[in-house]
Amino acid sequence: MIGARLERVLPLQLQQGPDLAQHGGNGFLVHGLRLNRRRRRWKLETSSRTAGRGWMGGQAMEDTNALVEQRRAKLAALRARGIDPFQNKFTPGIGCGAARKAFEDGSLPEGSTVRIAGRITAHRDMGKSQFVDLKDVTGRVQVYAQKQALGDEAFDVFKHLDLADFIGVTGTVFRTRTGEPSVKAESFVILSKSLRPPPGKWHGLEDTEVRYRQRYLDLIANDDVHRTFLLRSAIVREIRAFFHGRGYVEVETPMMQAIPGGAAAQPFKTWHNALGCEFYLRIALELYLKRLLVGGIDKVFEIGRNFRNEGLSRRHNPEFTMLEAYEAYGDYDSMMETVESLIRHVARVVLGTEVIEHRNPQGDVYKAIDLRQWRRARYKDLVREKAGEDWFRVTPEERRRRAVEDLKLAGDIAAGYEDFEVTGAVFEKLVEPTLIQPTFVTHLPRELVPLAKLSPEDPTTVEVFECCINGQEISPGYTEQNDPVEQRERLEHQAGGEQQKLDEDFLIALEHGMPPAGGIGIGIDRLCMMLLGQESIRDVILFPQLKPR
RNA sequence: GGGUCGGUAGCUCAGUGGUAGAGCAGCGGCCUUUUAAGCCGUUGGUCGUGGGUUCGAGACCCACCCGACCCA
Repeated sequence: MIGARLERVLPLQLQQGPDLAQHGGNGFLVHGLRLNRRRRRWKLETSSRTAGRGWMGGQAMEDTNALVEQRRAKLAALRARGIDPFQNKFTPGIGCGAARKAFEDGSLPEGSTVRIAGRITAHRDMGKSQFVDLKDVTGRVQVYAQKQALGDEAFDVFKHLDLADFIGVTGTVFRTRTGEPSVKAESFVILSKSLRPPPGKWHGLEDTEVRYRQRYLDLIANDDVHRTFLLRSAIVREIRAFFHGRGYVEVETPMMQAIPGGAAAQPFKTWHNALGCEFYLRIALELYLKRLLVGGIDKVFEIGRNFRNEGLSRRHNPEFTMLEAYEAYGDYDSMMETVESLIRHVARVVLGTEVIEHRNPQGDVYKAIDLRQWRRARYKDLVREKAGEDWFRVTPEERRRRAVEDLKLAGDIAAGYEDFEVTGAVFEKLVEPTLIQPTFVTHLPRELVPLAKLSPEDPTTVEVFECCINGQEISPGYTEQNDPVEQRERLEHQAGGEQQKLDEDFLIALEHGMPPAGGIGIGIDRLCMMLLGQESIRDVILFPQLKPR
C-alpha cells in the first residue's frame, strides 16, 4: 500500500531504479552500476532539505543501502502527506518507564490520560491492532494503537512507523488481556524519524569495534551497557558528594602545561599558535593542587582527565580520569581512612551494597569483593609470601636468579634493573594481581618512591600506601613532601640535568611554605571497573581511544 | 612491537576448493489485546582491502587495514 503511494511522491530518479540489465559478471558493468547508484543517491540528497549539510550528506552517500533508502522514501512519503517527522518540541507529562511503574503500583489509575515520548524499540503488527514498545531513559512501556480509535489516516501512518523512530503519544493507561501495562493511543506525533536501521533486538550489538566507535548504538541496543554508564555517572556524583560533605573544595587546574609534572610518564605535545610555544597535556594533577595547599585551600580535590602517551590495553586508555585529593594536616594514615570511607560510601549509595559481585556472561559470580574488610599489609611481608621467607636475607644476585629462574619473571626484569626493582617486579607481577580484596600496602622501600617522605620510625621505608583492589592498584596515598630543599634535590635528580623539565614555579611555591598534608590519587576508570564488574577499561569509558578509521 | 583469534546481508551467525546460506530485521499479504506474536510470500551481498595459486577461491598462499585477547 505504502509502496503505491510512494511512487506518486518520490523523485523520478528513485522510481527508475538501477538498470539491472547491465548486472552481469563483468566487473566494469558492476562498477558502472555502483556509480549509477551513487549518482542516484546524490540526486536524492540534493533534492532533499538536508542536502548541503556537508558531513551528513557525504556520509550518507558513502554507506547508504536498501534499508536506508526505504526509510528515506518513507520520509518523503510523510512529507508528501504534509507531515513533518522532525518536530521541534513535545513535552511529555511522564516518562515511559515511570508511567508503567506508576500504573503498576496503583498511583496512576486505569483510564488516566498520559503524555509520553520515546524511541520505538519493538513493533508487533496485528492488522487493525498495532503494538509498539516505547523507551526513554526511565524505561519501556507498550503503546497500543487501534484503527477504530485513531482513524484510517493516522492508523496508516502508525502502521508504517519504523523501529528507532521517536514518537510522542497521548492516551490512556490500561492493562491488556495478557496483563501488560499499556497506553492506548488517542493521538500520536512523529517526533524524529530514524533514517537508519537499529542493531538487532535479540543479540543486541556484539561487534566490539562498532560498540566502541558508535557507542550510541551500543547504548541503544544493550541495556546493561546503558546501565553501566548511568552508574559511572552516579559514582562520580557520589565521589563529589563525599568530598563536599567533608568540606573539600573542588577546583579545576590547567590541562595544558608548559612543564608536565607530578608523575613519570610520556606526555602528549601540542602547540599554541598565538603564544608560539609548545604545551603538554597534563600527566597528573598534583603540582597545581599542592600550589593551592600553599595558597591556603586546605582541603582540595579535582576530578579530571590525565593524558599519558603510552600503549593501549585492557587497563590503559591514553586519556583517563583521575581524582586527586589533598588535606592539610592529614598524612598517609589519615588518607587510608579517607580512601576506605570514600569507596564504601560510593558503593553503599550507588550500588546499595558493600559486597561487589563480578559476573560472567552466563550470570555466575566468579569474583566477590568485600568492601567491609580492609586489610593493611607491609610490602615486604607480601613479597615474602610469594617469594619465600628468606627473600630479603639472600644476596641481591641470588634474588635476581630466583626471580628469573624460580619465579619465571625473565620477561619482566631488564638487565639494568637494580635490586629494589627486581623485588618490585615480584610485587607487581606476583603480589598485586592476587590482591582482590581491599588491601593497603604500606612500608614501601624508599628507593621505590624517591619523592616521598621517609617514615620516622623506619627510615628505610616511606609514608606511602598503595591501595589495591581487584588485583589492581586503585589508589596511591602519601604523606606529602613539604620540605622544599629536599623536594628540589629529588626533582633535580629526576630531571637528570634537563633544566627545562624542572617546574621552578612549583618549587618556589613550596618555599613559601606548604602545610603538612596527606594526598591521594584514585583512577576513576579502574575504580569503576572494580565497582561495576568490568574487566576492560573500554567498557567504563564511553568513547575509548581507537585507531582512526 | 610479537603471538593467537576474528572481520560473510541492517543485526547475530553458518558455510574445509565447485550454484553465497539461516534466523531476526525489512518489504507485501492475513489477523482489532500482541509481547522473541503467528502464518504465507519476498527483497537484500565489493564474503575487510590488494595481490597470487587454481579450470574454478568466502575458503588455500602473501602483503596490508581494523578489532579482541595474551605477551612486551
